[in-house]
Amino acid sequence: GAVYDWRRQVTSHSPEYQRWTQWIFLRFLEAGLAYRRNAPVNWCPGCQTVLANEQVLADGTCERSGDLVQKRDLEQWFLKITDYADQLLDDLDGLDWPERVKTMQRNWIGRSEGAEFDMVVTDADGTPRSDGASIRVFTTRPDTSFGMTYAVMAPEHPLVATIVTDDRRSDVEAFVAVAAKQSDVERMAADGGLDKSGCFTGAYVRNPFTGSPVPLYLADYVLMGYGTGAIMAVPAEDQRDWDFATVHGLPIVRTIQPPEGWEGEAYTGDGVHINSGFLDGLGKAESIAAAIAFLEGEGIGEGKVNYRLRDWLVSRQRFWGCPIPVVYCPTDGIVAVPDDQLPVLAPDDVEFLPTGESPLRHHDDFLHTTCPVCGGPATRETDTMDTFVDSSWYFLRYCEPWNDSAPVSAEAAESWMPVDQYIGGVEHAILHLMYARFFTKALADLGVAPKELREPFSRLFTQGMIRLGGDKMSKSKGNLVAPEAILDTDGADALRLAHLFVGPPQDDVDWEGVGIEGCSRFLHRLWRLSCGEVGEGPVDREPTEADAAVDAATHRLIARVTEDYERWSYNTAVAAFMEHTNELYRYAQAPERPRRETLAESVDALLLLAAPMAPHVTAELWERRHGNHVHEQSWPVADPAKLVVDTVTMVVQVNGKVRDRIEVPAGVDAAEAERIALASEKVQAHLGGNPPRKVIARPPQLVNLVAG
RNA sequence: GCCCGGGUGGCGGAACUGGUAGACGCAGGGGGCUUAAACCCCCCAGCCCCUCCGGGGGCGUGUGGGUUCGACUCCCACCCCGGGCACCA
Repeated sequence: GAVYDWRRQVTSHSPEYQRWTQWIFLRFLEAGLAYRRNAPVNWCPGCQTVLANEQVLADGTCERSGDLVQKRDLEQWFLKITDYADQLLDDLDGLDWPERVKTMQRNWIGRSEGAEFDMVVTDADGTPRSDGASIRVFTTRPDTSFGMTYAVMAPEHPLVATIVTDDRRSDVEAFVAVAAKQSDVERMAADGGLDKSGCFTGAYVRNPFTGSPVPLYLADYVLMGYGTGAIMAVPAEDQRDWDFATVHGLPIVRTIQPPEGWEGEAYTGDGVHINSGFLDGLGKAESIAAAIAFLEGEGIGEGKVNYRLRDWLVSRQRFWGCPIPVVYCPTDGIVAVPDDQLPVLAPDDVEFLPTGESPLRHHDDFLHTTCPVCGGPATRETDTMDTFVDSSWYFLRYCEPWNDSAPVSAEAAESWMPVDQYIGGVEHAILHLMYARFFTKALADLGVAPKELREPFSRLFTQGMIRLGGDKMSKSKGNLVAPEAILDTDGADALRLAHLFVGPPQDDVDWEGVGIEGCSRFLHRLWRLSCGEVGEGPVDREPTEADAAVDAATHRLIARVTEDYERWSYNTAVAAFMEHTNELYRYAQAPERPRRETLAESVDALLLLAAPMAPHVTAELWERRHGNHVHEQSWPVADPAKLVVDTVTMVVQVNGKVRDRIEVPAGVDAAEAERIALASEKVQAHLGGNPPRKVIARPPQLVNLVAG
């Protein structure tokens, strides 16, 4: 019952689509947004391929296979998403997206402002090394530099071998070897605790603020992948440094006066600087600015912004996926496949055995080619692209899938984009939704998409997942319930209604909670009602009070369901259908029989309102009743006059407890409401015959009497 | 540890702005229809207690406090569940 415009069907593995995915890759390559580099990458032993950071879960496992991800040094292709870190962060503010998703993206991008500067490597008495070695550090707190009592490098830091002193070399090498063997997960298992392992290098660095040397350590709490892979350590104002200093017996010097009564260890808050030379007396913000100005003045550093976000590793050692359209030539190096030779298609006679290398590497006809530049023998790139590349621009292709001279024309993209309402699961919060935003911005800047198109999806709704036995139901997990059997027994409409009725669409639900029976019964009742199979049949007459009541209920239904649709509250809309159907059943079966016109109008309203949710049944019933198509009718509109009620059930409370319910005219005033409330015997019994001390009247719904 | 969600009957959930807690449905109980069963139709139903069988009373939205005439809803503290981030300098 879903409706699609099949002219706009897009198939991401088709030659047509791959042509444009590769074309975009080449534009990225030209613009420096795609590059190849050797780097430690995530390797999934189960999938036998590398993964992007975004595809590794918090526990270090693969989001697809669940295997523990390993680190490998490999030459791979990356997309330079970090060029867009600031835009990706700032433009979140203008999006009508769930805060949760925006927060996740902000955390993932992880922007932090600070400073980077060089420190000269020295010996213990502060004499610089003859090779002039220095190390660069990043800090968000340059204002605390006077409190630096030591410095730390990551064990993988490239300068470790050159700065280590001879007497420390064997210890350092042993420490580095242990760190190298540990996976990231093992390395983090210490969980920020006190057992901070480290190793002195024998070298010192000169603190440019004090001019004094401080010892240089290796420690695995400093990561090569963030900042410069080296830090200045200020134990007094950083808890990790505090822990390390405590374990290794290093001095701690406070440079910010903690507040009165401070009993904690490292103090990271704001305060007056002490022991800090030219920063003494200043607060945090002004000290940071002054410290950066000092570094710039000395010519040894500057203000710097760092991100947690890494470039997107897009190479995959898989057969499926779009081939990366480059050729390696012994003379010309990395050469782009010319546009007019796209798409580069994978052959289909390939051995799929997972060897850890792309299957395409073992296909000689594919592998061996000629260089587009010199015409000499060359080999093709055999890795393919992450399938998330395909999904990063498909929405642009929807705008104009028949375009054969570009992925999309600016005109078509201008006309359709951005997507007004996007719907997907939260599991894409920092995968697809981040990649698609990056692609949109990059393609706009490259002139492929309109320049003004900064964001692909204006509004986002994150629907919940269907779980089965605790796990999310998904294609890759294979724990699916096939709908065919339900289509045979209950029908597509009952299945659709059951999904809508089970709860709010943003919530996860367990499949066990999806009850088809109630929805199936409801549709059968709607059927019998619409076909006149309930009661003795209608009669013609002037409207009675009972008829008018049903008429009013019909209009209340229209108003209520219309509002429910607008606020995405489909479960309550279905409940309203059921409630109204139950009421019409009683009406149709009453001894005085229903009024023909009243019943017909009410059933019609029900069919029109339910049509989007139960398209097949309502279409059939509507055609039987009217001979035309329910989906071509206009939406019913509630008559405001019929929404006005004459009487209301007024609740009377004594001391906040409900003691009586009385029918009162809707327009009753406070004085009259109070009089009616006090006239109630039940209320009088609870007041014990005494007058109330206080009366709160909220006519017409409620009167609360406070006993004396 | 930090940041988001969430916790309501046996179950899924409703209560939209502080004003009748538990709509609607499932499962359950009673009655009708039927030779019988299923289907279908009607009714009951938060928990506990009392009842002269008309009804009456108390308790109740994770826990403990608070604000208010009145709290599922607002505030404070805590517990539990789910998710995200996490030695990011």
